[in-house]
Amino acid sequence: MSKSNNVYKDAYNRGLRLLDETQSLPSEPELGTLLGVSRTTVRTILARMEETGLIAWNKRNKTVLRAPKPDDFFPEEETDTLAQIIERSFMRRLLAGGAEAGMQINELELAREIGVGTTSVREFLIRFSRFGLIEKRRNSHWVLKGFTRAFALELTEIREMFELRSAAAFAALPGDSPVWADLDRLEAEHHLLKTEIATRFNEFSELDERFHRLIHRASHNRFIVDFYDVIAMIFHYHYQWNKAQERERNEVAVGEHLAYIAALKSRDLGKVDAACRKHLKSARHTLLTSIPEIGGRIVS
Amino acid sequence: MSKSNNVYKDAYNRGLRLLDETQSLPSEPELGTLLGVSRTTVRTILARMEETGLIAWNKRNKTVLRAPKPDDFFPEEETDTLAQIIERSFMRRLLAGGAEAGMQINELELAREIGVGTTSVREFLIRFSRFGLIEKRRNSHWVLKGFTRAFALELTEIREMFELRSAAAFAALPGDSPVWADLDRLEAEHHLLKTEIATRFNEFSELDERFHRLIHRASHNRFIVDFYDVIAMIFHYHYQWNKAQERERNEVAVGEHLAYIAALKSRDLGKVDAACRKHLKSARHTLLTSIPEIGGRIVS
DNA sequence: ATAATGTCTTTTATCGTGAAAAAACATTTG
DNA sequence: CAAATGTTTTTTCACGATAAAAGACATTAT
Repeated sequence: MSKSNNVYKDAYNRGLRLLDETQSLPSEPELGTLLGVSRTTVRTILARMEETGLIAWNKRNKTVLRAPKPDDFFPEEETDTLAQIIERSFMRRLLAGGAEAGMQINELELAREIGVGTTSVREFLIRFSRFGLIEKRRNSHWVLKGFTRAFALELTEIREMFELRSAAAFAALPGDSPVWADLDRLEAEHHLLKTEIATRFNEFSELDERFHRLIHRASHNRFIVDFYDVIAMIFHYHYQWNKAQERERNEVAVGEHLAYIAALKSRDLGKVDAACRKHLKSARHTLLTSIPEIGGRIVS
Repeated sequence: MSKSNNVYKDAYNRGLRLLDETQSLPSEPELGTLLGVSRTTVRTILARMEETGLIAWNKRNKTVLRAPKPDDFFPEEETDTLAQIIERSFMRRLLAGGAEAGMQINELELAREIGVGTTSVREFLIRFSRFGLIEKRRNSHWVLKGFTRAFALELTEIREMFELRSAAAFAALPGDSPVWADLDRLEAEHHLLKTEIATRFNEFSELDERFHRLIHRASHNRFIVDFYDVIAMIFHYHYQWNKAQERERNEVAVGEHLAYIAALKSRDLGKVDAACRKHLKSARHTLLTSIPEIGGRIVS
């Protein structure tokens, strides 16, 4: 089986969408940068487009013959990378319950269950280990540390430290920095989302990530920027399993973001600090209440 | 070739040292915990010890027949893990110069040069990536970000944030916490090293790591504790290539540590903060001066 | 009956292999 | 001759296979 051609399939699907917009496709290198793949993959895509009668391809001439039908697209699930597939399976197991702290993780079993090779699982676990949820025993199994209250507290402690510092750095940026335009755009998106919150509340999580990443980037510190991956990953799955009062929570968060943005624009460090603290506090609270901690249980 | 038996060889060497101390070895499970390996490996070790006439082995009876000779030990280099071998090779290349930022890293080439499989190199690079010195291009090569001044500054920024917080947490620990005894022991070691600094200055780096890890552990935050791996790794190699004024630097650092320890013991947060800041400042300075930055060069 | 030894099974660590994808080189075209 | 296309080589990604090491089960000894 070796290797799936998901890169090709995904790029092909995105390539199909280009056909609606023009009558003739650009050059191969141009398509490559557009789709984020190599020329080799571009040519494979073009070859299939020609085969299925979507385009007529003759050297520099790539004429669009017809609009793509739903049938032309590869199925979504075939466009995922192995890493995504493994991550999803792993997180499903982890959140499905029965994933107590201290539990052993078996590479072989995981690989068999997901239907992939052990190498891919191993590499996934190594990458995943930086999130602080699992730990390796040398020459032996991995140990699950569990998504516990302690984990959430440790995570938010760092997050608060990093974001307060980044926010201060952001406010201190010169007025001609391009980040201010980015911030304006995000502010507008927040305002728009606020008015349509009743129907679009589930779009907040994506906006949230872009907003916080913009702020973290102002730190100009790779460790701070990289750490946001941990936060993003946790919040991503957190949003998936905790749907309680999602609309209300997101509405509150949008308001906090707007106050936070206003504070940044005022460039008043005191205001920035206060607005940032307030938002982080409620973010922490949301995360903590969603943790299914067994409180007060007597362990014999 | 598959897999080297370095676990066995290393444990065997450590096992040989036990023979000097007793006339008969303990039970297999006991030996296992003592050497940190499974019973399977213990039995392989015992089998060889019997073969080479070091012990007489009959079930529960493991009588020492003779003291081990230098010849009995496996060569040091055969006891290294593959990961260690790859790390050393990689760092040697990186520090040997010609490792400009932006340079591509080729898994296959690295693997061939070191004489190992690509899988091991891949896994190493994934693990190594958390140090912030390399970055992966999806479906493509790794990019070296370089051990630059910017890297050192970003690293020390986080270090200072984390250590100041850990030191404060340390000072706030209750008097009956076992860390105070650990601190006392480290203090004594520092005093001893100070008096013998002329000959033992190169032993400082190991003491340094133990001291700072003790402090970081007081944060009770896995992200802070784990981050010390990055610092330790950098300082480990830094010590290897920058031997200029090593004795003087270490002497100064020992003095700073002692002041830092005294401040912690005073439990006066102001003093702790000042002593910690002072030490971190000189640590940063040492690191920065050792970076071979090409300053003011005009890049055409 | 507990703890050790003896034996068998499973898992981890590592390699070689081959298809997918990228990259390099050669050739053509505007 | 610069940029595109055509062709070939190299590298990455992922798998199955195998020895080392861990772990589980069965048996024996105190």
